[in-house]
Amino acid sequence: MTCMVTDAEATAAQRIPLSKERVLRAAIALADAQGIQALTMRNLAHELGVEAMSLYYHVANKEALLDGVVDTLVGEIEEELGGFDVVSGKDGWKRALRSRILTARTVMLRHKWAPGLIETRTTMTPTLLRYMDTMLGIMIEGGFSYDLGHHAMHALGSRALGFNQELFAPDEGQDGTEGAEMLEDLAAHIPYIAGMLADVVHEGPDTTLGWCDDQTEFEFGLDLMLDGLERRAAAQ
Amino acid sequence: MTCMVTDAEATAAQRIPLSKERVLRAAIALADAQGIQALTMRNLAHELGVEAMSLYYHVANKEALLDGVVDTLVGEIEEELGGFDVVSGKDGWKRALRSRILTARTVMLRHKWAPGLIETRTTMTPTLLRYMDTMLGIMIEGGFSYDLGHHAMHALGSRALGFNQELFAPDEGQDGTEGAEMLEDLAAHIPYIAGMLADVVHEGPDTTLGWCDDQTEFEFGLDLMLDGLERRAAAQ
DNA sequence: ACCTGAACACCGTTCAAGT
DNA sequence: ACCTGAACACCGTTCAAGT
Repeated sequence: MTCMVTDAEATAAQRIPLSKERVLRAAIALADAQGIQALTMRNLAHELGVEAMSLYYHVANKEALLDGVVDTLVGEIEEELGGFDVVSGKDGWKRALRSRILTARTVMLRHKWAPGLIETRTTMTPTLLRYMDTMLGIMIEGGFSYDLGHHAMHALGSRALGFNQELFAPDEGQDGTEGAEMLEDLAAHIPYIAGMLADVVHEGPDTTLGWCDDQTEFEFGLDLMLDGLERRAAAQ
Repeated sequence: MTCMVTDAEATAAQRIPLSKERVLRAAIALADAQGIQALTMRNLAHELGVEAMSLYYHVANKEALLDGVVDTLVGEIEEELGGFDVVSGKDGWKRALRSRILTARTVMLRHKWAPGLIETRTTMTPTLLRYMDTMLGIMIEGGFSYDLGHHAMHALGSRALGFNQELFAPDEGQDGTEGAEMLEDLAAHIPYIAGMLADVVHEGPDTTLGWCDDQTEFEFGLDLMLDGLERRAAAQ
């Protein structure tokens, strides 16, 4: 709804010719401000003070645009990480991997739409390959066999980029009371979930849908994987 | 492209009035046959020998249709599972969970488009709640605290439904040679991945993109989680 | 109760044309 | 080299109307 740049900025922007990088940055800004569903070729062009067709001079099509967006995001993670990883000590790989992944997660938290987008992609970008290579390198230098490293990369899946797509994460707009009512109706059919809620919830019935701490859950699952890998590495 | 029902069947289908169930079954059949991108209201209506607008009498909108499709798929998993789970023995929960999840996976393998669809959903359906409840029940009856069971459900994530969305799974149409060339170009930049491929690949350079066995990788990750949960359960 | 036709407000994308 | 206007082939969806 609201324009993302002032008229002055828009005019200035028109003077600078478009570039692939500028298009990608604008795409990320647009998704941040208005959600991924607002990222259409027409909207993006409008944001850049240009006609929709002009974008096609800089990106092949929308799929290529989205690939570029993901590539840029992985670049953002690498910027955040700065230099190299300290992997000293027996479980240096574990600490290095853990802090890398939690850093990646901060980027995902800045761009909440990114996990959903990443999961639709099928093309490997160079930046992503480099990111994965560094990760694998940490494990190999930490004593993993290539075979175990290979398994580990698959097992980590999206966790390597700092997110774990939760099944059916409730809409942000949804309020707790609705969930509480539904819960009462269904308590007979889902006794264990009902029991879990009664046991785990501490903050009263109006936060029923808010009993989960994503960060805590993410770290629990991550540590489960890392501990498991540590045991497999020791056994190899 | 090819029609999914014969003319005779189409005529017969027209006689039976539409129902929500028939719409959902047709939607699944359409996605199976032509891919999820072919599942449009117009295509689906055509498949049912009806106008697009008729569908709106049975489903509120496309989102509701997709929710219904997921609900039906979870129902399919439960049919496949048949009766109850045997959870006898100290690690009965582990065996029960494992076989449940691998059964769910066979349904996902029948509908390759399903994981991608499920990850776009945000609404909890009754069938899915029941499915999750049974899963949680297996853990609680196996000695888990509600707290650990809660963590476990989050940690399992999509694995509970039998899939682990791989990051950037290459397109099915993609052939190996292209990947091999790219690999050669980038070997200098991704030494560890290059090394891994050299070490792990056995079937020659033309299967470079086919070195992963999804089922093996899925079970590796699943067992990592289950073993980790077992240790946490023992420590609680 | 169930289905339809015409129309609306969008999409991504092509092509030939402008500067 | 870079951008545009008009048009095409789609979407999901509304609304008033048919039987």
